[in-house]
Amino acid sequence: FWLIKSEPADYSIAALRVEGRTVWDGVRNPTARKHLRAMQVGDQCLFYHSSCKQIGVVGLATVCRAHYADPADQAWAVVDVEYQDTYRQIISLDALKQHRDGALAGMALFKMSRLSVQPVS
DNA sequence: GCCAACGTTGGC
DNA sequence: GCCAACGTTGGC
Repeated sequence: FWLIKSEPADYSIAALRVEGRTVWDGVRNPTARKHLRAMQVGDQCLFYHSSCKQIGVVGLATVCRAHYADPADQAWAVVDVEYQDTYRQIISLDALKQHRDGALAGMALFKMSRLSVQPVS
């Protein structure tokens, strides 16, 4: 599993639902790029809304095309993701934090909060 | 190679 | 709007 972040004002799970699939572009962080390059077709991605009123995991997407060079800048990578599901209730950051010292100890979201593409075990 | 300055992310 | 975290830049 992976966790991919987006500001819903920029691109939301609702937008992905309408589009069906999209190019996950604009990632400009070397660590995030490393994760994009490790993604395999079929991998599941928790879709996370950041910088908004309801922060948290709002749904699920899957990788439908493995990484390739970002057409806008060859130095960076993109993948294509496909809409899977919108959760009836979001898994809020607050709820996730309740397991910070338990089941979710070591989750990248807590250690590297700014990382926009991260692995989830 | 170090580190100060600065920019961005993202929660609050 | 503030600020902590952290990545990048550039002088030395």
